[in-house]
Amino acid sequence: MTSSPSNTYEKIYQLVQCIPAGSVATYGDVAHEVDTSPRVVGNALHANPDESTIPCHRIVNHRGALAPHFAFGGFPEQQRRLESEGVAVMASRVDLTKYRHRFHK
DNA sequence: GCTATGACCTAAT
DNA sequence: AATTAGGCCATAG
Repeated sequence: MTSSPSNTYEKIYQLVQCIPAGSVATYGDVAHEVDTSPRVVGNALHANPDESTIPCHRIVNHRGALAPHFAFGGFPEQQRRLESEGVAVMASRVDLTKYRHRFHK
């Protein structure tokens, strides 16, 4: 097969863009889908801070909060975006039990 | 090709 | 509850 070596990031971007509005996903879930480690997922998003193409605000950590290193508008901006899509943010966190998007099933 | 780094995760202290 | 340590994998120098 003619597989490119750097397909990892591509898969991550595809999966992130596949997340519907009003839902969030954790780095670990995405990592499990693309069969890689959560670190690569975070690195992939940071390497491509293209919010116009990749809704990074829908990616949260396993606690339901975005990474403290968010380099765009900061927590307020990110929170505004999530609420704008129908996700309730409480204490800079979202209820993973409610908004956690499932790729499988 | 080895070393260092990173938007993480989990467990132990 | 907060901090430390280890694991993880891909990219950059």
